[in-house]
Amino acid sequence: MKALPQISEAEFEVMKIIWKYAPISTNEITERLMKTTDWNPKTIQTLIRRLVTKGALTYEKQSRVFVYTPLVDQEEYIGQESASFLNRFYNGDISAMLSAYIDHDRLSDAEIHTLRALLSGDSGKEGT
Amino acid sequence: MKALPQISEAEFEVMKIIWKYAPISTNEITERLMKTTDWNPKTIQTLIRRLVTKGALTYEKQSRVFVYTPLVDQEEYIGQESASFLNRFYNGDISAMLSAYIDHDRLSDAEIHTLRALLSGDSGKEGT
DNA sequence: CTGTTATTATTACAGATGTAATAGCAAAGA
DNA sequence: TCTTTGCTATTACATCTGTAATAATAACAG
Repeated sequence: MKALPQISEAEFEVMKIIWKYAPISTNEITERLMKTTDWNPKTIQTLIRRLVTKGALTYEKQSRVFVYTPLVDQEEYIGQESASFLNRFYNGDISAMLSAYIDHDRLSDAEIHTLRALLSGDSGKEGT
Repeated sequence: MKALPQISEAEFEVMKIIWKYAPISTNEITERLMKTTDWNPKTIQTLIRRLVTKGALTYEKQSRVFVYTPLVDQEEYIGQESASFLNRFYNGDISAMLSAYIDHDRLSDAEIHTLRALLSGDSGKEGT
């Protein structure tokens, strides 16, 4: 497996937009990010370019603007980061981790219910 | 609540040793870390000093050596990092996170069992 | 064609991090 | 006491990150 590029925290915010809306232009990325952050458009441009350099994105020139598409898979990236997190913080012990979340975050009954359903292999989200 | 210091990844490895064995001397920290990493003792010293500067550790001079003690609470620190992780990667949705781990890591039956027990054995704190 | 303007490319710069090497100093040994 | 030696303190330096500003360029309006 090819090593996924190293994506910084700020860059990751950019990736999330691109994963969600690709193919997406610089301007649209910028507009969307400016709703949730106070980043200067120039800063956002820099982040986008760095992601291209790192091989996390490609772009296609559509007349004068660039339209970006992710090169790394979101699931894969998040999965890798998650595994790394679990190892570093909980020694790979998922029960210890869940336990910590339960203690720390006081899960609601609804959440507990959902989690239990998940574990029952009861796959689906029962809608409604 | 006082803001916890910003601890880098390498520094965190040092903290783990100190949390576990404090009060602990520079040499012992170094010895232990050299079993699990390939860091140069000088590098480890630097990490320790930075942690002191950041307010994550204090030390006491015992004759000629320093003996360190953590100033940040492990549970608290890990809890904060965990919350931050959950937010950044799963939008705060713990079910989504667990689901991803289940899909990605293929939990063993034993693990599933443990997790289910965790969720049933309502962990106290009812409140309100 | 040519200037204006919207985009992209290049350059900047400080602080954090990884990774050490060298300098300074105090305790133990000769 | 003086030297050696083992610790601690200071200094180094390349990358990565956050955060932009400025320069170059291509497309559209005239």
